[in-house]
Amino acid sequence: MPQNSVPAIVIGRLPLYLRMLTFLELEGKTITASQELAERLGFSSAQIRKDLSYFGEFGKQGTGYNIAYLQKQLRQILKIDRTWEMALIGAGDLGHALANYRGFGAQNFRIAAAFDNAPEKIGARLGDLTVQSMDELPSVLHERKIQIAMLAVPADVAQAVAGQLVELGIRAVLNYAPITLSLPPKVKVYYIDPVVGLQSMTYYL
Amino acid sequence: MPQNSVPAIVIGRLPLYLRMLTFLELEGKTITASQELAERLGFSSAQIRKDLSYFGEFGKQGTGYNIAYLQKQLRQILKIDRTWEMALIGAGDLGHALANYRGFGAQNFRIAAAFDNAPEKIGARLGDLTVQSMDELPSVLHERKIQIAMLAVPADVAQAVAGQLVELGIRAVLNYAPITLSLPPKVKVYYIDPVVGLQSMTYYL
DNA sequence: TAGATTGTTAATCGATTAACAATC
DNA sequence: TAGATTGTTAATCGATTAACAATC
Repeated sequence: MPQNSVPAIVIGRLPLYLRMLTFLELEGKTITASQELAERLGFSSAQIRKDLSYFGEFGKQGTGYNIAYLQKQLRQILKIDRTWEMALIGAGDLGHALANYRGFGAQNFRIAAAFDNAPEKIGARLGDLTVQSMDELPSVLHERKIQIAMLAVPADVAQAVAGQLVELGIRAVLNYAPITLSLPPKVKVYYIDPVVGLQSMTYYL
Repeated sequence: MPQNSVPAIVIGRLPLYLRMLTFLELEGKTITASQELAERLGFSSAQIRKDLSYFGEFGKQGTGYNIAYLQKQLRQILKIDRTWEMALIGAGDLGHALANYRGFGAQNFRIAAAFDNAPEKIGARLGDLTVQSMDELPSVLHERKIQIAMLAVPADVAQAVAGQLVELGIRAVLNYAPITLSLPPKVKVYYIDPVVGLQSMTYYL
């Protein structure tokens, strides 16, 4: 099935399926069914089967899915059967927290370099890295063929920095700045903004 | 219009509208139009008008929306025209980053208390707070009438802690643990998981 | 075989958008 | 008034789900 025909909302659920499979495996299970996945994730079993059917046939009638096999397939589909190097932009509090977060490495996402434009931060240690000047951004991104950036800069410079990143070949941005970025549609952006989450939950309180 | 009829996806966009209004105001504008908001946010103007129409008529034909007025209305709708107190559970690296993050206070969300179950962390400073024992959770939540929790504990205890929070009256959870929580439907959960974001973006690379 | 579960179709449901009368 | 933009309707589009033949 051609990639472009898969709705983005389906792609967004695949990591959740994968995470649940890992969890079930940890519980000692080796097979599961769409019904079990659905209950644990709060989806419908039909949705899970339909989502998977965009990519192939991974189950066995009467039995369900082999957990290890389905995990492997999902990792291939999502292209996370390899290590991805990322650039971290912004070495403030948030940048420090991100550099120290173990969850990225655990899933084969590596922070390969960190950048800031404040002279007093350049050269400082950040986790295992040394903060580099933004002047070095072009050469480092190019040399290491980095396609993913984590944007942890203040809101008022985020749009400018993001534009620069895209010009330098970045194709995916994990954006922690609390603004909506204007970028070419070919560039993927995933927004992390806890305040937006809080503001939509309070509506229901 | 009765609250329950408003789709959750609409509620989720209101904070983005609000954020853009603040941004436009900073640019010196006092009025805007659905068309302008739409372009800046990457939505359609019809969607913005329709979303707002769930709650009333806030614009003027031929002119558009008064930015200050629409902001005020949106804050009321989202119930963020007041200060909300939150409990922070987990005083690890992530908990520290959250305690130091200025973005919550800037939008009138206050971390009122922080908890951890590790004896060596209890009593330690965390931003302006002192880490308290989980034993104190029931009394503090009750006394301060806290309805929102930020969950920053390891994945393997997140479900148990979340269940406990709900029993103690928590109605909204900002979940930083990389698992899907099983909670009663009346409880709102907003998931923050950068790895899930990265894993869906790599599909397109 | 009998029971269970997949993969898929068609129906349903819900969200988005085009279009325009109303009106500032 | 002429021009612009809202609020709303109806049409369109897309996602979810119920149902079941296929089959392990």
